[in-house]
Amino acid sequence: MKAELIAAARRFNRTVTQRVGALDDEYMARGRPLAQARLLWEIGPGGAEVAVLRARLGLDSGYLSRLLRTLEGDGLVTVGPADQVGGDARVRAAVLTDAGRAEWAELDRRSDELAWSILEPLTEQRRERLVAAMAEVERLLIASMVVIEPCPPSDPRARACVRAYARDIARRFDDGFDPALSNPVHDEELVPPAGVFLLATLNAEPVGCGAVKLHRDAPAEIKRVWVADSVRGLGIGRRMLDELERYAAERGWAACRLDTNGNLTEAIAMYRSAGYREIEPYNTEYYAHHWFEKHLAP
Amino acid sequence: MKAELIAAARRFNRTVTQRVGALDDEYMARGRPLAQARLLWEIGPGGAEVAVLRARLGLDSGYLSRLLRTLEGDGLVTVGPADQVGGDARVRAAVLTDAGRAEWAELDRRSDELAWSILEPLTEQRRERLVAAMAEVERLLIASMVVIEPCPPSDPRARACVRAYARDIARRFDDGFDPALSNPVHDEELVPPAGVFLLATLNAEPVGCGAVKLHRDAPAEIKRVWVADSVRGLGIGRRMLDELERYAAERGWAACRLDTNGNLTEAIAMYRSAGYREIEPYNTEYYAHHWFEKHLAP
DNA sequence: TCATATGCCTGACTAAAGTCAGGTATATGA
DNA sequence: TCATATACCTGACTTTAGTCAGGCATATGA
Repeated sequence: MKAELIAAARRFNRTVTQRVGALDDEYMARGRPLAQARLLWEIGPGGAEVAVLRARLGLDSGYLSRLLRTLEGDGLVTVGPADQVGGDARVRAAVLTDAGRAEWAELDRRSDELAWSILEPLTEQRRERLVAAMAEVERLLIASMVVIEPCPPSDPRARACVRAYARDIARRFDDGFDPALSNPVHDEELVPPAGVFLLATLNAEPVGCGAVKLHRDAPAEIKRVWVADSVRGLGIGRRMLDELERYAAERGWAACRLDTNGNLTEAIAMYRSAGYREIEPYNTEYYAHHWFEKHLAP
Repeated sequence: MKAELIAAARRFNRTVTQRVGALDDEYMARGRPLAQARLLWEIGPGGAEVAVLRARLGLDSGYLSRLLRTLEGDGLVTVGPADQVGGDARVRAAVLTDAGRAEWAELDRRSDELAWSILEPLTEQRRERLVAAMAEVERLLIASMVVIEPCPPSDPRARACVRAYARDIARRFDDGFDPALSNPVHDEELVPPAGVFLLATLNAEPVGCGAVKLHRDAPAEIKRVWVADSVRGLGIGRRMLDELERYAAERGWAACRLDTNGNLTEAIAMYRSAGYREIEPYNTEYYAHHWFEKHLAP
């Protein structure tokens, strides 16, 4: 069974990434070296900071610099100080010139053309089936590309997730969310050995989080499970929950508990389907309506 | 609508070919230059003729030769005369040494590993959805990669298709197929301006054919529509039919006719759905049970 | 049997991709 | 304010990829 799944995924990889990928590169290149074309594309009509380009394209700093000089030499790009809010004068940004914008538009047009050349030979029915299957593959691949790892709660990406989490629940709770009324969670409680904060990332971008407090002489407590809208419905929340439970179980805890607000119906459904059973309140959390517990397999 | 389809295909291309493709290459390379790794892989445990490798990998003859020398130098491959039936002493074949076979097995193992690393993070349900969607995408992409082009009927690829066609119908007809009993079709009739032979190819491999005779003062006549098993169910037969009709219509013919055997039920269904109507016999073909005609839009 | 084509090879070359060691200007924390 | 880090840059380099012309041995059709 597993072997069959693997074989199918390999066939897919071979057909799609090799053949379609090669086509893609050829269309993009337009006589120009591929690296230059990709860079031009990535800068885009809105421009981009050099560091961002480096990260997105995974290039060596020197190499990228040289590529930018070449595009500048061809009059397609200008590189200047990035006018960002903070105002770090070391940071520089690349911006397309008029000629560069024209070139970018041409790449965009050709990308459309390539996509259409794939769909065009098919009947309308098959086109729609293909696009639907492509969307499914894409979503599920994205799901599988999400990485869940421990992260200090003080990390800016962790902070961003917790802020997004607070915003989300403020929107969903009947009476908003005032952190002062809620039981506080301190960073130290989410740092080993007291507990852990897990961050879910997609291509290094934070897209979810979750934490567990390992209370002495009490069940572990799950906190702050949150998943970004962009990756909802892909099972990331469930994976996060599993990872948190695993963390607690591996360290000897026999049960996990959590509290939740009655408005978070999908979350409650997820907890139930993950094996959580409703219990009597074990704390006095102002915003909680339900308390759950799950016994962990040893 | 079209724009939406294109946008979806582009998102797919970006996510899949770029990210998964890059992963794929990295896994395959193993410190070795990618071209060498790919070549080693393509030679495979059974060995391969040099010309076949050149065609499959799309490499320059000199470049391939050099790559083979490098692999030979590393003790992974030996290149010698190909022991083929015909015995063309110019043809040479590459064979893996024991070390090469070990390396190949390692690549195979890593390919499995990579495929599994994509599936592993998902729940079993999502894994199966992903694999199903991958298979659908793959099949439909293959369908869209099939190219239909005119080809002289004397071309070896055309001959191979016609032979496969004869084998197929011999298997399906109640009383086999004896070409001597069937109305003959001569090459000259399938060469412009008397008619045309169209060949369907997938990555330069022949996978289907079809022909049309442009009779003077009579409807055009469709002959030898055949599609290889490997690409059946992808609408290639229907596309072939469309192309043949278009060829006739563009040259002024107002109708197409064809005859067919009663056992070829899918073909008959296709003709009907393509707008063909059954007519009285217009010839004395020994193997024909049904005769069809379609009026072409001008 | 001889001109021509084919399959594979080598040598000589170029372009593209990528790496590494500094260097300069700016930011940042003690 | 000073050591250290960061963002980007330049110069010098290597490796990989790919092309082209020509050569040798073998096949093939007239």
